[in-house]
Amino acid sequence: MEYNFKEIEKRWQKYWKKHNIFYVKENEKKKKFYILNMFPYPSGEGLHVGHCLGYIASDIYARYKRVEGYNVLNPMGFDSFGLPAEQYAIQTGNHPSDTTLKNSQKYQIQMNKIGISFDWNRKLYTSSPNYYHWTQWMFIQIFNSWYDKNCKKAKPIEILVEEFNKNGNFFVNASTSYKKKFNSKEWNDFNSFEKETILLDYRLAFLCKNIVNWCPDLGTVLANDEIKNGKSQRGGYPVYKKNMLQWHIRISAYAERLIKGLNLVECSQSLKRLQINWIGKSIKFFVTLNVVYNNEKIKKIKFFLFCPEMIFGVTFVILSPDHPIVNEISVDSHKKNVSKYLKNNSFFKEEEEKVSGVFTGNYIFHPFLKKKIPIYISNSFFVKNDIIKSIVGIPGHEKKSNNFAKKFRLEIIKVYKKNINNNEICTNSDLLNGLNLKEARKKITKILIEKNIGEENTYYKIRDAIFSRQRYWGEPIPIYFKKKIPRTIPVNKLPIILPKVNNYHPKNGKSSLTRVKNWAWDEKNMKIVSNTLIDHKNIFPMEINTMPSWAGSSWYFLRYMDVHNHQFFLDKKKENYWKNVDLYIGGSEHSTGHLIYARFWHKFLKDRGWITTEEPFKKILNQGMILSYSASIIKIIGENTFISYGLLKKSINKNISFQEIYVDLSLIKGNNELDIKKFKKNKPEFCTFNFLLEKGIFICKRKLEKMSKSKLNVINPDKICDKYGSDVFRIYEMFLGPITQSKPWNDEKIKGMKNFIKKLWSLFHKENNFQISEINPTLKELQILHSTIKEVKNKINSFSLNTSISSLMVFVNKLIALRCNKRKILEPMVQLMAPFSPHIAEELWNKLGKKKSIINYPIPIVNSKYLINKITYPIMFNGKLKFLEQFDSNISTKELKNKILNHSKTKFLLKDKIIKKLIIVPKKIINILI
RNA sequence: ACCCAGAUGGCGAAAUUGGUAUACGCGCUGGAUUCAAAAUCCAGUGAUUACAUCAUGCGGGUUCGAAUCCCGCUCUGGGUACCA
Repeated sequence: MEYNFKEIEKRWQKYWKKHNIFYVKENEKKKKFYILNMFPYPSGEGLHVGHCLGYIASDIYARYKRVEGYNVLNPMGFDSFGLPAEQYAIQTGNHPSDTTLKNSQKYQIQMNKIGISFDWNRKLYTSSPNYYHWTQWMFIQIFNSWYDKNCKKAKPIEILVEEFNKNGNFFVNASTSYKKKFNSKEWNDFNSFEKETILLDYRLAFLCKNIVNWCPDLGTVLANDEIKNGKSQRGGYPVYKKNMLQWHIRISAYAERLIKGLNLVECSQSLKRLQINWIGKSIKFFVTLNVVYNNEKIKKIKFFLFCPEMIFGVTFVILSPDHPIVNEISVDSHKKNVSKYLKNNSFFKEEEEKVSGVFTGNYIFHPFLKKKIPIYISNSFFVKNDIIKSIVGIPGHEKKSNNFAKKFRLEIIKVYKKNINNNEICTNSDLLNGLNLKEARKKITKILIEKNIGEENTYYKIRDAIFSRQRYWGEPIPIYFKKKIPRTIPVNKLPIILPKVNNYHPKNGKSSLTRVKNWAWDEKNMKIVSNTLIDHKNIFPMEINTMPSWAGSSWYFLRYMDVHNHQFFLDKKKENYWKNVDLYIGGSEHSTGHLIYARFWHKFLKDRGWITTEEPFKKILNQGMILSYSASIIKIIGENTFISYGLLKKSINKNISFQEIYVDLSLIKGNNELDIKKFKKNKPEFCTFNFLLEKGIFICKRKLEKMSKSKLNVINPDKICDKYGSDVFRIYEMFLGPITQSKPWNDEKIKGMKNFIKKLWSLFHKENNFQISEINPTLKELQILHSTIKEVKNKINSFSLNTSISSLMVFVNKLIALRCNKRKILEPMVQLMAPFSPHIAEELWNKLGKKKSIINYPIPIVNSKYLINKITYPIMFNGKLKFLEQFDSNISTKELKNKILNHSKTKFLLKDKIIKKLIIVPKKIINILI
């Protein structure tokens, strides 16, 4: 009988759906196992083979855990807020929710098609009001919380207010940007605006200014991702830095716990290191120095002093262009220059050598040299997005400072030199002279701290996360503004539904919610009303920014536990059963961003008592990325011209700048040639553009990179499933290599998997009929079976799925060689195969006469009676293999030594040479040194 | 630039974590079957000047023994905070 995968696979997929095979509910009698997959964003391209890698791997594990007796939660949903759907809406006018729904349905069909055992009953969308109700609710809780450093946890803001009423902020040790001290009387004397402003500095969600990429031509803020060489990727328009008032989440409060919590997570060391480096804990030294021409606002400035022992070498200081005081620090005669510089240098320079800067006309006072030190503004000293915005220049010993000092003719002082013993000692440093650098650092930091000039701060690189998005397609932030003070919408009025708009374009850097006519909050009647009614007494404007997509994706794994609950985001009982995720499989590209946010969010919810676990994921497995060749074409910026890739090098010096535009793989002919006709049809906006050809054709640039919809290099699994079947596709994806490794996609080798499935099928069939033998197996057959069971189980447990399949192949090959079709061997074999190729396994299981799905039968266990107890030792002479010999696995070393020395082959090889040393490593090797 | 990975036959890869380098699969070569092809089956397949020697990106080192550990490079991929 031919193996007709089309019919068989469809039939079993229908069966699973009809009988709700993967439906799961809490069951106290069974141990739980919670498997979580990477949360997909449903793009129009559909699922690609890179996503499938993780889904198949986790599905194999889920199916394996079920037959091991666990109650397995294996849910799936959609991270459905995000930029691409909004961009599509801007271009086409289609509502993002329609696009998203359509796309996610496509995903769901694709996932079912490859036989993934999701419990669709628990499906969720971050963009559905039923879900974002709770995202909004959580935002309000974050807003109404502060972080108590003494207890190392978040607490309700009321507790803080109570404390302010009692003692002011004298005994409060909080994560805050608020620096001043006040007592209870002062607190009570503040008016409500002052009080709220202070509280905002303590809240875990707070408003403050931050720099964004502003593109006036597009009227919007851009992600770094959307900018290439200082120009917007769409259209090539200039981009500027702009300071905007934005919502932030005080994630830095959790920096220490995010580091410590990693001890509770089982994952690769490299992932931990990535996270630790991202959080970036370090102890840094700062000095606060007096400003010479000071004003009311600015009397002192704090500088990062990277080498305190070199303080005598400081001859200038530098502020970053985005330092909050750059506009006020300069003296009148220099203001023009400064603003000119700021205008032209809003971007941080990538190149290392060039330095630029502008003198502010102002100085700080050097506390030891007792002289004026000039203050410059420069973008050359700061890494993009660095939290440190002011540093000192030590041109004697630091390269960039040196270049800077030379350019601006500033003094250069050497403050250490080598002495006769070649040790570095301080010089030109007054009280530090003669000390080595280590001693000098110790001495000077002590003095600086005593003098109240210096301080040692624990510094974390991790920044408070910007939470505002000037976009339409995201959760509305449940806030209204009462006399500029943000107030939360009452939680019983949630969710605040994202209103419909006609035009999705952002307007003047604001989301299109700014066009909504009814977007004001009536405080008395607690409802949304028309903007025309705003009177700032009872009716107030609502927040028009929306949340970032990481808000919804930071807690979805909790909602899966209780997805239909309309009373609360998660019932206590259910939380108590499922607790947290046992295994999370996700791409390594999420190692920092998403994982850190999710871990933070989880810790916050724990602090406030709604969940009980410190970490959301017990074990994290990073799947490697599937890479694919992208294709792009080169456009000349400012001209409506594309040039063939080969012509790029020739044009490079002609003062023209270029922009790369990704093109879909379907528009490429064999030899990297662009099908211009198809391209113009596909992208009508380029219809009138010129194409500069080389040798009559237009060549694209090809690059191997991450498979991603934004790079238009995705490969769809559907075609492969149609041609070879889902089981073959599943096995092939796993057989490609280790799950954690990234690899380029190539489907040439899929034939091997087709052969394997065919061979498996043929074991059960003779002359087109299903035929198996009821005879008892031989010892040899049982030995093969049980060693395979052991091997496959070990390999699944260590997620070596590619080698599990190898073992199964060896098994099948051996059975074919033995012509074994005995039920007692084949039944356990089908069970071993079932997690990998569930469709064919169900079919064979059914033919073997079983009445229920194979998922209901426990996986066979290893009988050690049938495991072979011998070890083949390689016998080497001077590290070179000479022969092999089998010995009992529990033989003593002494006996082994005897046997080997008296072995005829040893004697032959030795002849009359003397053994210098005999190395016996039990269960490994024997090495004879002569 | 910084942080994290990876590099093994013609190709995807394996190697019990320092102990027989190349399992398993693709491809290729030869044979069987066939009028022929496809499909299938059988055998072979790292290289070379073949009882040996050389081979795990490059150059050193540690060790009885290194793909695996250490030092210094090269190339490729991911991340760098508003793609998800």
